[in-house]
Amino acid sequence: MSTVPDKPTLDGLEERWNQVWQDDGVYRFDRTAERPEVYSIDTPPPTASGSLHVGHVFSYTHTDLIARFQRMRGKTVFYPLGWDDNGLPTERRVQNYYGVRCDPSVAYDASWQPPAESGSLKSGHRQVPISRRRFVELCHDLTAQDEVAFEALFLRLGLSVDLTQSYETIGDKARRTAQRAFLRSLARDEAYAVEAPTLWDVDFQTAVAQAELEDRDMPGAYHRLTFHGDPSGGQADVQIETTRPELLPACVALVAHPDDERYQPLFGTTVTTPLFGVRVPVLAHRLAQPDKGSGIAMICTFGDTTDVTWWRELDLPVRTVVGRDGRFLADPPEGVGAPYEELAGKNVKQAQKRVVELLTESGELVGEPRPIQHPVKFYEKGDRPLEIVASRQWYLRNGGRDKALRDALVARGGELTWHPAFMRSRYENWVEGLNGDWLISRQRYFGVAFPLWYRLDTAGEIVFDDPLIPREDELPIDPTSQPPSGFTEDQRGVAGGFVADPDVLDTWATSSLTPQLAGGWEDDPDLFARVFPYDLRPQGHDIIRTWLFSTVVRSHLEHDSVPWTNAALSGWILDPDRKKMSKSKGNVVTPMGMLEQHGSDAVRYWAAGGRLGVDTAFDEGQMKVGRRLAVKLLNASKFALGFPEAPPGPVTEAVDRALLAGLASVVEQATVAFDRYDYARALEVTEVFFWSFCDDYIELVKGRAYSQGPAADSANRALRTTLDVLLRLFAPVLPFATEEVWSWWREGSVHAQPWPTAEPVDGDPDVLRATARVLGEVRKAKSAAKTTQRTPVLRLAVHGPKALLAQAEADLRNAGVVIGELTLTDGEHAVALELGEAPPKPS
RNA sequence: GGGCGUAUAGCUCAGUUGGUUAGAGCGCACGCUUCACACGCGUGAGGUCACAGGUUCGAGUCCUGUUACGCCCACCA
Repeated sequence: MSTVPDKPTLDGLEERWNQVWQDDGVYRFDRTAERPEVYSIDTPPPTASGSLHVGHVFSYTHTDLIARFQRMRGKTVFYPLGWDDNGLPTERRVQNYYGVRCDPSVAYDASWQPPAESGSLKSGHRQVPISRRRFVELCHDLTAQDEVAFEALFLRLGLSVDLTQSYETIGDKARRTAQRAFLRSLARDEAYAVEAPTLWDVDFQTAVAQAELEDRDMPGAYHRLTFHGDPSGGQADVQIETTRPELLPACVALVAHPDDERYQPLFGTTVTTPLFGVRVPVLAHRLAQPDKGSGIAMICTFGDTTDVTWWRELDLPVRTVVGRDGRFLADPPEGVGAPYEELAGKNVKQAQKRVVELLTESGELVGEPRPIQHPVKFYEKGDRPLEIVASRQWYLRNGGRDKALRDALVARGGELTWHPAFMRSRYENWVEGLNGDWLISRQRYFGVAFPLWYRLDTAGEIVFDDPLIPREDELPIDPTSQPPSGFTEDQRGVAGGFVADPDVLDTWATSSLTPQLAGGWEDDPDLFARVFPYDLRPQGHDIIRTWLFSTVVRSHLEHDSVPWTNAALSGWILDPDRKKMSKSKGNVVTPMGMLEQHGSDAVRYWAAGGRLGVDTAFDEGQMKVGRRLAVKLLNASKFALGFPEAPPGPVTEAVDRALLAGLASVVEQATVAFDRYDYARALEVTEVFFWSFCDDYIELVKGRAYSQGPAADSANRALRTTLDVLLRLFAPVLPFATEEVWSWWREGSVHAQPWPTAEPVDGDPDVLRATARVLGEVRKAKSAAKTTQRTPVLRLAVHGPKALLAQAEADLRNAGVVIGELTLTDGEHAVALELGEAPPKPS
């Protein structure tokens, strides 16, 4: 316990109290607690891609508000901090930061060091090829740096995380967990591999999943092309429209709607493609839209996902022209004509340009291309449109091909309590719209490897049907550097030997296991039993389809359970133009700078005003208000504690009891709101009460509090009781200011105190309300007379609730500086007064 | 095209199950060095609750429709 400072300040509170909290382990999880006493949080591991933005501060504060409330409610809070250091963002950041790229053909060189000037590479600078192993090491190095910065920010913000429960998504533990979960799904036939057309990013050169797609509106053009009818049969030419004329050599058929009378005569016949002279069938399919283009489309392998559907359902051959690097293959598909060689090696854009030139020369392009804007599928992190290439990939069943499973997963969503409730429909929307299983393999380097090898037959061909699978106790394994049991390393890649599965798991295939990772699934069953299923998953609503859904999938498959009982979805930060705050703008205001400028409590106050699910404006004004509140709390506390503590005894005065009755009501409302995860409402009712406490109650009782005797003691007790409760009510939002004040007069940490309870008080809040109203009228009169509030009132006549006001007469007289007659009369609220001379200004 | 959400003061937002004259903060205006606080205090001005119907004694609140904005989803030739 220390004393009340003469000049309280917020400066330096963050560092001081963080140190104490860490030293004392205030937020340490008590792992002797049984499940019912635990409140466990499946925290979002931030992507350690180096960029922190105000959105992190916003949503992580929301989680912390809930964590602190639950802790004060008596729960042992399991609040780990995770790091998502897995995946493409890390790879890309390493490439840009160090100016390198991973080239698996390069030999490992442990002594290779990145250029000294790293981090400031000009665009166009050539990236140095380095070995996969060195590349992965750099990924670890850089994420370690980033994690230091994140941790510093989160502590500064006042998150009550338990740093002893940290986890990551790429270390041995994470790899073991992810590989184990995969192998179990494999054993249950939930995971399977298949060769199929797959959405493919040509820059990252990896397959991507449905959940990672986004549409972007892109310029394009309809090209009208002439397909030639069979001259021997006397058929006319057919015109189709396409936005991708470069895929003409990949054309395998034309398709029109079965009811389309214009094309019915052609069904079953063949036509010849322009330029390349390939005979393709004309077929009917219900997905062809008569009102689109000319009503008849060309099917290519593969221009879009509709092509894939047609190709599959109409049982068509494959003519592949676009390679995995996004360039046209060197050799044309069988039967494709000579002009193809002009396309070989070109990228899609270049090929399109050339094909259009050739079509123009041959006269097979009808009219000018018609420019349009149309949606094009992109990988959400990608820069060029996705292509579709056939490849062998691993999938995890997620209901995309199985109605029963899909229904079961929708039902899991119904088991969750969503905050806000309407977010549930986004989940259902997504699950019900799935059109395929979850593609979990990625052709990348930095990630969790598939724990599999394949045999090579005597001819050296890979036998995919019967993968070599490690035992769980061997995990984690790196199949690219470890041989399967029963083999030796020198059998790698030789006939009769083995090869590793070269792929890594989708980053979501690891992130979807955060409950298992943080809770020590299988590694620490005792811990897992105390935290799983979790109480809360906080996250952004933009990743319902990815993180939230995939976590539900894994938990359903592995544990036959929901992973948590509550899902809290934070909104986004909007810049003042009401747009989602852009990265560039977000980086202008750095989170740390923001915390330093306004103070952590102030920033938390702003965040606490943003209700769950509601997009919220970035508003420095609110931070200033928050800072004002924190400062006010320090000063009001200094006042309340400025008198020697009265001996224990009753609160006798009506105004004081009115205050305590109002306080009890506030406690009840705040508790109800917090229990509903409505921290903003809890803050609001507390704040309104606090300002009235300062502006009305303190002003009213000030004179009495300075005096001596039973009435003074009553005020003293009321002040201290109210302060004690207010500090606890504010503690989740303003952890630093409340802890500071708590330390002036109480033992221990305010954050380890029980949440206040609304004990019944024999008092009438209307006494305070009515009195404050009269006091306001007096102030108004003085303000209108443009005189100081110290100006005495010679006579004051009050109409109002006399019985109530009479109980506060002395305080009213004192606070209003009424030196003459004071009369109270029942009736409509009205005040008449006569002002005296303004006192001389103090020198 | 389908789903979800939002629309209240210049700005940011409250408004619980329909109930007097719609609230707060910021900003603005006018004052006040009042002994907790100038990182302060007081007072005030400011609203056709997006629009049009409907239910009701009574609608910001419920119903229907419309508009605008945002987000999610959709087979994108």
